[in-house]
Amino acid sequence: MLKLRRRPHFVNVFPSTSSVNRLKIPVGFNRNLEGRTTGSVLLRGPSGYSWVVELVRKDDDLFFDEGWADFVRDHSVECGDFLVFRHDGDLVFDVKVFDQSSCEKEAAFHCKCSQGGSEYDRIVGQKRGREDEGVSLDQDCEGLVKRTRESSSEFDRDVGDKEHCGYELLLATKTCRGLASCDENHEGTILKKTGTQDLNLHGGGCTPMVAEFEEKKVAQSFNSSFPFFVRIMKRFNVSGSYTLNIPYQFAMEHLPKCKTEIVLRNLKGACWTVNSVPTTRVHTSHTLCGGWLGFVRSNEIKVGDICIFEFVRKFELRVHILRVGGEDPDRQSGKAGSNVLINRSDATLPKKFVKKSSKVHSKSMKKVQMCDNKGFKMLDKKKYGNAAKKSASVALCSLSRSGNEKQEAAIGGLRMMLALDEEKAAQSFASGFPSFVRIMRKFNVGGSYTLEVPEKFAKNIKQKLPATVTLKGPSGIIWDVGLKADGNTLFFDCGWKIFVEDHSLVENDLLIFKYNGMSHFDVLMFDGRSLCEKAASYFVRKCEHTEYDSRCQTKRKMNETPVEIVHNSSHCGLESSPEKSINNDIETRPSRQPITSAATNKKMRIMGSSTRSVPARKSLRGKDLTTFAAEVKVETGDLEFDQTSMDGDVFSPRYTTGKRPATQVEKANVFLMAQEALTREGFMVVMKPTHVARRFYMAIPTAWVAKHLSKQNEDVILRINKQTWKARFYYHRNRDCGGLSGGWRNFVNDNNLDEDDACVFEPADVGNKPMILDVSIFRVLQAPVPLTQVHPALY
DNA sequence: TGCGAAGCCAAACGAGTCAT
DNA sequence: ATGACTCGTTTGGCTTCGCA
Repeated sequence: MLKLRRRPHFVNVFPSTSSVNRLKIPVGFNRNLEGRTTGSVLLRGPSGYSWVVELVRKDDDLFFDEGWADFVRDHSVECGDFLVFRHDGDLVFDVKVFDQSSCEKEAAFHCKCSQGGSEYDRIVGQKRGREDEGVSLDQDCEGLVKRTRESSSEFDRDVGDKEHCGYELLLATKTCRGLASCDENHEGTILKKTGTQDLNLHGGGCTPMVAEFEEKKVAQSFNSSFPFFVRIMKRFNVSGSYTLNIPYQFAMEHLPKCKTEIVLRNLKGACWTVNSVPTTRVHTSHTLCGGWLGFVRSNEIKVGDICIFEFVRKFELRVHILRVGGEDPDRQSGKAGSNVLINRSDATLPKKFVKKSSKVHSKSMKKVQMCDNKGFKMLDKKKYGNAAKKSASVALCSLSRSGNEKQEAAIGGLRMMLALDEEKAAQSFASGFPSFVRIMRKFNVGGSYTLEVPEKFAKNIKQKLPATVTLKGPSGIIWDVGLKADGNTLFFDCGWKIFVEDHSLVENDLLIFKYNGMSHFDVLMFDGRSLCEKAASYFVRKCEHTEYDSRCQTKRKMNETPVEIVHNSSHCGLESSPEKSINNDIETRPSRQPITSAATNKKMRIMGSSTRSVPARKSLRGKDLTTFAAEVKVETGDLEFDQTSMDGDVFSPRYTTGKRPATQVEKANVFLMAQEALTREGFMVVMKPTHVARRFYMAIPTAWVAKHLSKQNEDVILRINKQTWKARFYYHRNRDCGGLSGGWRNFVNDNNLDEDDACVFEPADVGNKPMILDVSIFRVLQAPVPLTQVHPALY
């Protein structure tokens, strides 16, 4: 079974605690070394050459020892240089070298390995398999202002080979320009998925959470003028039932409410026709079935591969396939033209299928042509720009599992999710585009809040930079930052402060800015003390700042960037599933969309994730809300939205917990703690928005209901220590499931339960009625904070 | 009478099963 | 082997109830 690859980084300011002959690995990084404390390490430099270095342990510290001096000498590493190490596993590291100008060290790209002899061959020979399957940091497609890396033969060779690269290869890069060169309609970027990552996240052992995470990430990084949705291939997609569910939202918008044939066109131009069958009683949701298998096989789609379906015209979807599962160089390189692909695929297919496929395709193409002739208008770019975002948002779907399987899967999912984030970090760093590095100084993270772009770096690209650039943090969220020129020096100015605050950057933190050529920087962040990546930076949410940087004259307009995917809250209610946007832990961009209602047009303020709606409840009635354990907080946010609340609490007072958003790590910890506290008799629930706000309904696992509760409505007593709350268990007879409703709200509010908190419910006195459930709360953010009411005028 | 909370139906969708 | 259909869970939203 394939295994998830983690690519954690650490950074070293040379010389820090190490000497020229030995380099200490940050203590915090040791856990990423797969338990290895000795052995030979392979350091792969920017030149593509590798150095063998001995890993030694002294006391509790690990060092790069013998051979390190060679690396230092060959790279002309000097005092004040920065080295960034990416662990690709099996003690193989990719190393980037930055000089004192904060830019990548030119010499490092041209240096050769002075090591030689049998030891090198032995070690490299052992590791060759892995290395070969790995991708150098510089192996991306050439796109634009890229550093010259003549000596990086590996890279050049690849590029040369891939000159005719099909879309798939280009999609595997992060350059928009690369895409544009192949398809003018395509301006999008997409997450790099190297063929080396033996990710098998989805389906084959992957949890829905991880798949959801990944789908969303892909959706975020993909941009298209057409509507699209993202699907990660699960086992049932490529075997078993051989079907693929089309997101409801997408089906509603673009597919008829009847069985239809859809043409799937891969990026090489080859087409397949599949049946799309409405699967719900009201025929609104579609499933791809007949013919889908043919597409899967012809395109050698594997479990874990990521498919992006672009609605390029009526009844036609262009499919981008990102290979994540099993690798085949030919597949990925795109060297094979469409004909080759078809022929090869055909050879592997039953004749029956091949015949059917081509036949149906021909038929469908006629249909498509007919549609065109009838005046089917090309999609309105503006319209579908939004639609695309909608579609992206609907790529996320709820997970559903049952009982222990669900819990086990969720644990696995959380663990994998953490690993996945590191994978993301690795990917985000894996670029051949110019980078620079900056250690945060006082004025960078306070005072004037400016950051100087290294002159050497600025000299190369400033002509291409507009007044505003975008910074994409490890979380995938984008910040607009102004660029101010002062002579030959460029500064991040307006907006930088917000970026700093949102990432809680402090003095001595180290940031790597990777320019991708589109006025856009990917930023990696390292903790100044541990020199390891700032884990929290991956889970940052953009704050709804109550005050904008006063120097900024304008706020960023919504939908301004083509890269971002906004989870449009206008999907809430009538059009979509608000919870799916709000709920999602990995939402990358706070919704700032104007929201209109078919029913009402109340001015509402969209709160951050730590805000929840607490409609006045019985226990509050008669009380002055301002006395409710907290002073009234009047939010002075500056963004107003027309929002429709479809949940009936438009006029409800809204409260903010004042808590910061929880990080994924914290959520995982809470989950694991709760899991450990859980006994066979109990059940555990991680609070979702609908549990602790809005609907205040908590479903109880069906298996547990069947075992412990009668199939009827009944009261349940929730108990913490000696304090009790009465809640109502509602049983859905026709659906044989149920959950807590009446009274549950009081429990939630009285205990300040928040989203992502985990509750363990253990039955006391089994058999007695009403059932008493002892509840243990595991808070994702410690120290419950009393709710703070938000001024009604502002939401 | 108006509004919020409670109650509950049914849509949506992932995933598995079963018929062909 | 294939593909249509069904099931289980989550969640949106409508209706009813009760209080001020």
